[in-house]
Amino acid sequence: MTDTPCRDCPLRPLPLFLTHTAEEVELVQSLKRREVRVGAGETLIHEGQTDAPLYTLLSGWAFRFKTLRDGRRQILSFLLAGDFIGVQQKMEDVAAHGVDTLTDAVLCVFQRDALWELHRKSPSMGFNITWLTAHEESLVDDTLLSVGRRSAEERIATLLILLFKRAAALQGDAGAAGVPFPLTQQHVADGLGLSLVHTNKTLRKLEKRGLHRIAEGRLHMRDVKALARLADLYGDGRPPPRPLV
Amino acid sequence: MTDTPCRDCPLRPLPLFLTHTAEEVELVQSLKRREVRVGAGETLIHEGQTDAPLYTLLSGWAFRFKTLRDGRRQILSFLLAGDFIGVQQKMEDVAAHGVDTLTDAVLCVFQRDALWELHRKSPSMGFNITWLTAHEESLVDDTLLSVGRRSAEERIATLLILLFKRAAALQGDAGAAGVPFPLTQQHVADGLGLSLVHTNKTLRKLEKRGLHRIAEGRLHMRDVKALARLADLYGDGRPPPRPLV
DNA sequence: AGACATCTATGTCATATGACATGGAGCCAC
DNA sequence: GTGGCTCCATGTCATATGACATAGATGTCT
Repeated sequence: MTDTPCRDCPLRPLPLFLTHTAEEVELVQSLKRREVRVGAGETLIHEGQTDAPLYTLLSGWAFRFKTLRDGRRQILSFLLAGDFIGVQQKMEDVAAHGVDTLTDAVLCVFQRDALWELHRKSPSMGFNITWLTAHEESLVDDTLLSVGRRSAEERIATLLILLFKRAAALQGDAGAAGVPFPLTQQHVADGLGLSLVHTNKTLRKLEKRGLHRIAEGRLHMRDVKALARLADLYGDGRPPPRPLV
Repeated sequence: MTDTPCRDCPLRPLPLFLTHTAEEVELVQSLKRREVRVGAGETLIHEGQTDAPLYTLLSGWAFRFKTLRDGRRQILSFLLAGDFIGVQQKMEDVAAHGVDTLTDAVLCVFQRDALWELHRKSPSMGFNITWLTAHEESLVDDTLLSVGRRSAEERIATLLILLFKRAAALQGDAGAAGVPFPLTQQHVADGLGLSLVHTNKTLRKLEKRGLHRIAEGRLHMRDVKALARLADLYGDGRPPPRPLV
């Protein structure tokens, strides 16, 4: 099977993504080396790896994480289709965090100097990279607020809402029929700074109260109002239109 | 008193900062509107403010934060001289977090479209913006690991080491005579997701064990080895040379 | 069909951390 | 120099969350 050209990338038509000029798309195309498919639960970038490549996640889910020597793990953010992977690694050149897949995934691999070439050849694409990096940081900011200051119930409500909105935006609908939810409870725990057991109990409590339902790898919202009240989120939580590189 | 020209910026000679070409410095100069001085404990950017300006912190300390409606506050990161402020705000245009000063501070104010102009007129400066944004995110990643997975003692050890290294790098020495430490215990608590009281008790415990000392607004390291063991940090924690815009 | 993983679920008990109360030191305003 | 701040300190008690143990459900490999 041959790689799909950027111009025909299935993500571009989604309302979630801004449209780019033909020149911009061609530039991205010229820096793309190949596509790779990886299975679920694989490590894409090892913590401490040097000179990791630059990716765009074409389909599937992944997450960034850090671990302490004794094995405690913190998930920093979840990655969905359209997310750009590896900017941080390019900066300090020892990778400060790892990246694992949650599902089977397809990724575009870029050549090593793509980050610089994007800036050099197209200021607008350079700006887009900055945009994506800043946006990614704001996701981490949100999580830090959760982990630092929200109760377990509130953290879980927040995570469910935010992931739900991101996944729904990629489907291009409101998620009435639910969205994929490939996280295990261990991932939820590691993303929210909770123990596995407490995560389980809290999830069950919310589910019993009829706020949501997770079954067969899908997440359904049952009472968004109640979840949003717990989460105390600003705005509608819907992800803003974003560039796609 | 008149503003200092960028070329004579007192920060540039420090080994912490990379040197830039004369053209790059001139470009920054051309986008700079003025300098402002603000007192300690002032709000620079309000949470939810629209169209906040872009700053570089010339001297003094500040911090970025988010709050929940009931007043719980999480400090996202601390800002020191040379830090660039406001990239995130420029992206989603409602500011997702506030910025307060910890000390009297001096800031360069840039014109509203400076972010774009930097990218447009100089790919290398555009790249530098991306670098700074990615670096800032990696600081938040570190904090998230702390807050999510480290004990109170470990969190405090980590914070002390990292702030110490940053402050020492700005002095251009190893901090043998200590570094300024303008945080109150409330700031430490809000930065680490702890309560004020528990922060106090943990700080006292570490200080009594002879690991550090905070007095008269200065932080002294007494036993870096022991602190580093608690923190379980990778690398030497010394901040990498960075661009200055 | 059994052995073995992984994930979810739930009960009991332990503890790190939070909540509340109080006091003292320093500083500033009149 | 008295009142009123803010910040630091410390004791007592409460509780959200963690640790440990166990079991069922499901999938996979042989």
